[in-house]
Amino acid sequence: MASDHTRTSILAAAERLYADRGFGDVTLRDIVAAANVNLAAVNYHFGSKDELIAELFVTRSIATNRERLHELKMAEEQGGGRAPIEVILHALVGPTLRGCLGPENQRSTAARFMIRASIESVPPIRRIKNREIDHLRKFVGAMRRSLPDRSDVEIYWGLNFALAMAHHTIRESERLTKLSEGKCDLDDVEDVVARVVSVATMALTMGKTETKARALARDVR
Amino acid sequence: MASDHTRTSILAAAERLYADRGFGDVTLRDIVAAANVNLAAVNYHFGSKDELIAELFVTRSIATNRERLHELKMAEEQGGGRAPIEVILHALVGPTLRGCLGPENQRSTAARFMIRASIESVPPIRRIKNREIDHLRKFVGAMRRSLPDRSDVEIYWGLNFALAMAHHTIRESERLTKLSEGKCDLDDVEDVVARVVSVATMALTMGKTETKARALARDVR
DNA sequence: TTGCAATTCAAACAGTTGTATGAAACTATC
DNA sequence: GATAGTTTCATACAACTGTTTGAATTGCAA
Repeated sequence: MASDHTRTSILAAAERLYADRGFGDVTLRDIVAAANVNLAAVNYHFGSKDELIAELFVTRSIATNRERLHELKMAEEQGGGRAPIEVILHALVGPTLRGCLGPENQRSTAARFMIRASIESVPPIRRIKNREIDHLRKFVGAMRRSLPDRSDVEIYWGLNFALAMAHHTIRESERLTKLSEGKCDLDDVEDVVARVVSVATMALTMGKTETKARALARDVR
Repeated sequence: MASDHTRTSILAAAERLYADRGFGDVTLRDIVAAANVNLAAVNYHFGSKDELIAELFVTRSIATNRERLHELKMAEEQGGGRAPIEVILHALVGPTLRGCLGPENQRSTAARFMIRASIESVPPIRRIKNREIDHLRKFVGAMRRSLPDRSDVEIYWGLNFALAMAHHTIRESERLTKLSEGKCDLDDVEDVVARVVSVATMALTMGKTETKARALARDVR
């Protein structure tokens, strides 16, 4: 296998081009030109264009998932097998948000690639995302342990909404900036994380049918 | 202009095909075959493939937006120019959710097309979405009137999260169903709407830095 | 009917795409 | 230094894409 040089250049060039210009208008020829390798190299090393994209995406996904699970594990160990819901949610959405938000010019290629993947959602990537469920189940488990009196349905909805807020904010960050005329500071990543976690926590700790008044009655008790 | 017959068939066939198979693998030739018209008809009547897609999308967008604004206007008139935040949020996310969720087999072609548009997000559609900001500003205005003591930043974040939950739930409805093993009933549309509205309302009425306790202290007063 | 515009049609165009091929160059082993 | 295996390379392929063309057809008004 000599010196992965060609393989590596292709991966780097592809990730950068996809991040910059999207999957739609980057061809294999663009990639091999940027990587200074031969056109046939892509098919030789990766089999096909789709497999190249898939490899890029799984690499980054695995990294993010590992980060998530590490945060989760730490939190549960520290809490004796039961972590506060805020901390679990933080482990769930923190890594992604931290990777994809922040000042544009210092956003990594990897992050920009993942944003693209989230926006354009090309077939090989969608296939992989469908297998992400097992990973989410680990969070469901932790959330159940953290909130033993909440029903499963509420847990699932809370998880869904947490991911919704995180992903949508990444994906539509430009629009939110424009709409708010800069008043929403998406470069302050920790603030964004805190907001998402805070709202998701509320969603999970107050039942959906409870009015504010009823919630008060219970909590004041 | 004779009898729009050709134009209409193309629109109908295109919407159905895109809804069923996505933008990625539907070609003009597929469309004209399904519509029983000549290949050149698309360019004759619409100018280009992208303009056809754009026309499909704006038509449906306008319909949804009109529905939203109608609900909003009703609510504000009834409340003397100031509607409860729950009702405003209901007007914001209700039409879309109602259009795109519900039993699969009775989901309209239009709805399925809009789900595709939300998942695949092809260039001509993205261009149009960027002009949707003016429409959202009307909701910002209503929300400001409804919650005069909330800062603009909080309003924008609340709006962002409400849209996030609605759109993500539509887009990932299959995954949520699978993850929850059917426990989350996405066919019960009004329940979904209520959940989204409820959480968004909480996000908007409780400040992000407020702990639950502090919120209680204020509300109990 | 005649004339004129709008529409339809078959066919071809021009370009791009991902992939395959088979020879050439390289690398490491014996 | 010959050999076997890996990697690179130029090139061609085959298919598909959206779009254009110019002639044929249609529909309507004068």
